[in-house]
Amino acid sequence: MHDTHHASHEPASHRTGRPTAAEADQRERDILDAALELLMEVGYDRFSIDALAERAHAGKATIYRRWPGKAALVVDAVRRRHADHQEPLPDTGSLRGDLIAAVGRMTDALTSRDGALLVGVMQAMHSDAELAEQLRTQVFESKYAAYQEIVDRAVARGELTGTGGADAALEVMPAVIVTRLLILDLPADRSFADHVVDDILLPLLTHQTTQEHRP
Amino acid sequence: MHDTHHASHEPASHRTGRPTAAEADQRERDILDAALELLMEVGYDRFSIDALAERAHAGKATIYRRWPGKAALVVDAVRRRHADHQEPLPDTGSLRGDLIAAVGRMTDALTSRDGALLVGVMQAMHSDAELAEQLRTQVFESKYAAYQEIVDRAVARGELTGTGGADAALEVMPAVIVTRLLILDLPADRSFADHVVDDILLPLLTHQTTQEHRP
Amino acid sequence: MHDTHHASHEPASHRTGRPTAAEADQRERDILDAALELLMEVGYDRFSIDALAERAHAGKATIYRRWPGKAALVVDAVRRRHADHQEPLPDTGSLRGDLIAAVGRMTDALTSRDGALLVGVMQAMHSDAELAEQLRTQVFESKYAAYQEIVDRAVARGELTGTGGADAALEVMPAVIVTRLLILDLPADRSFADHVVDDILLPLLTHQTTQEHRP
Amino acid sequence: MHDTHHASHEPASHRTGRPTAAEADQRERDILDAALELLMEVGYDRFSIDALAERAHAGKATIYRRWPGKAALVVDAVRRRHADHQEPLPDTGSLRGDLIAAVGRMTDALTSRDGALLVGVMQAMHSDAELAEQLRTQVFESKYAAYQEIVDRAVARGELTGTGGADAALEVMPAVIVTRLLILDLPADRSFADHVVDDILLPLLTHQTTQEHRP
DNA sequence: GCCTAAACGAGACGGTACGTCGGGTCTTGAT
DNA sequence: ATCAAGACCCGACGTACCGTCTCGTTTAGGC
Repeated sequence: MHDTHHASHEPASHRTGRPTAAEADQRERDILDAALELLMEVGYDRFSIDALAERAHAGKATIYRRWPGKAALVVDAVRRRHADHQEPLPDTGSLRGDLIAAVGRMTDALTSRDGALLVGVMQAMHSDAELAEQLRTQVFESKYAAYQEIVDRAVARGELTGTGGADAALEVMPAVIVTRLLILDLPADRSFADHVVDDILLPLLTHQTTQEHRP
Repeated sequence: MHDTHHASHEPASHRTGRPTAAEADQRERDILDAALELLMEVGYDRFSIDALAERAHAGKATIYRRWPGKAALVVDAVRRRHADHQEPLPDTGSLRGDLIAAVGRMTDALTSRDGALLVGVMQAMHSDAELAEQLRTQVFESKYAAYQEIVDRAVARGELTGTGGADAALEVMPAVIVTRLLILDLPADRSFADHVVDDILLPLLTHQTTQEHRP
Repeated sequence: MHDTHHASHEPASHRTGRPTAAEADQRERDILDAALELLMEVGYDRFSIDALAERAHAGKATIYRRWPGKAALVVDAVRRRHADHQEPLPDTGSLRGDLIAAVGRMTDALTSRDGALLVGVMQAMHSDAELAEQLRTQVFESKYAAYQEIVDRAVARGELTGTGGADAALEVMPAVIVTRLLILDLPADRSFADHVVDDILLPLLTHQTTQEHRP
Repeated sequence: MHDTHHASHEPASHRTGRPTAAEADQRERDILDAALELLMEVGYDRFSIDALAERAHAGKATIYRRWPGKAALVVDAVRRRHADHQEPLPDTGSLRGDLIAAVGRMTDALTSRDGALLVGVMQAMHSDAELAEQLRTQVFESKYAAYQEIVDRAVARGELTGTGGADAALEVMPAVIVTRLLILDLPADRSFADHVVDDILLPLLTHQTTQEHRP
């Protein structure tokens, strides 16, 4: 039996009723923003739909009406967050400068206040294959285009004669960064960026493909 | 009271009483084996202490007496599993062969039936810093020695003139493998091993450190 | 994910663990007592398992382990309460006095602090047929024996020559009382008891069964 | 946009727009009819406004515009149903026949397909005092006039010399019927009607008020 | 013949309570 | 002394209704 009679002591602004498409979008965005906040404060594990509902002044049903569960919600939140930060990488004038900027951009994106978010997202990815694909496409691969541009600029400048190692470099860059943050749990500061660029990326990009080692 | 169930379908061995040290060790190993099984079947999320207790015919108290919680238990299980597979890498006679064997060994180790185990371990790592350190030391870094040996052998053979890129290569190898399995969720087969060795590791190892690109 | 770590700030007395039969009974009684308290405070409708769990310092699982739902719990609580109040009716020396005492006892039993309890129990009865039967047997019919004794005493005293109307009187008494309290929502005070006894029960009991009205 | 669904499977009548007073009345009646149907199918507890809205092809707002809540709606539904069945009791030619007809009429009215309706109404009564009063007045007391007429006819026939027990009989009749149906959950068939009339009502009506039992 | 106003269906909203499940603690009785 | 068994408290889960509100549509009746 649910004979709930609750006096509406709301601060007057917060409409319900059938929303316009724009309003529905806004509600969704508000909830995702609250989710990101909460996620950064407590991490994925202690993140609960109940807590999110309270913080976002939302009913749990409203949340479950839009997302099938915690995993999808978190992936969506992160996906949308990264979609918002899609400024092109600046042209620093040199390949090395561009690469360091790119590494910095990526580490910043992955270290937004809390590393737990990252592991959480990864766990969420494995809870739903489709969402994982979306996340990979919209977050990771969207970055690849920017990095490809860096290589193109370097070729134009004459810093690179061939793009032989470009693919390898683009594959390795996120790998070493993610591994450092996730597995090794070490900071990704400027000196690390220098190290990645000088000891890994540039060697790969400038490597002469005379593979005399093959049998 | 009820003398039914004479025919016990138990696997015949299950004594209690004060155990010897060897028996205690065996009990621990049994539980960890059951944990690994369960982990591979259902993944970290749906892995529950209750389910483990039932499967291992153990009381929950017995489990909590040995491990402080789910995270530590899972880390311990994985740690011990990898400790069991510590055979030295074979000398294939060539650097490239050694590297491919190493990559294969690592992918095998990380693809033990279910990728969910991997993410689970990573999440467990972030739940307890000390356990994470243990895991890094005993699982990851224990592999490093083997890889270092590969480089040494190559130098001895004359395949490498310097060990300039060795550190970078050792850093990159686990990174690209883990990233492929964890983030990209792609299979790590033989052609991938070839790709890693030929396009990434060998270039890094044989790179002439004439860093004319630095400003 | 449930990484709950809660500091036990209990006031030191409240053991868990596998209980003895006596302890289990006590736990059950404690919960039922809390349920009755809560029931009388807020009525059946606003009675919630959540609130009961909090008040009884019990987990919801503990409650659901013992009762299949709110209805059964409430019926059980009321059943046990009435089982506790099984003192025999006093011999007042006259049939009329005995009857007035009996009516008073019944109204008291049905007006224990809150009428909402009554309707609640009735609603609960209709949610589970078996529980309804138990309630009828243990609460209502247990009273019948006491009323039968009143009639027997009156026959012994010579106040009644036959027990012709006894069954009818025993059937009518609870009916008029329950109807007054439940349907008419009127108080059942002393003057009502007088009315029931003088205008209904005694006429039925003393009626000469010369039913010349039958065709 | 989409001109699919040409063949509407609606029952052909469903206009919106500003309704006439007659149309508004009809809408109300339709909703109450659907409510009664639903009530008899699932009982008061599982009766939900959402389900009613769907079944009656009505918006929830339309329902809440007319009734303040579930309790009032249900009471109204039952009240209106009984208002529809207000035919005078037939004169069977004898007091006993009239009484049996009256008892039959009452049991029929209270056993409309499902007993759950009855308890539901009672619970609804306790949720709103004013509605309870209306229900008592319009459903129960409206019957009283009919029963009073039976007594008058009996006096006119000479079957009754006085109306001493008339009030008591009128009080007892609904009580025993309601109790049998509600509390004891027993059927109220013809033999029960005989029993009520012969063993309870007639004794009370024909009782000589020589109350020698009083002290 | 427009135009305003009322009532409608639909359904999203903030909430409360539901019944289930897992985490980690603790105790009993048997071994 | 140690075990399995399992009850315990806590709290998150996802679902169902509650009663409120707003949409966009449709018609009636005053202009």
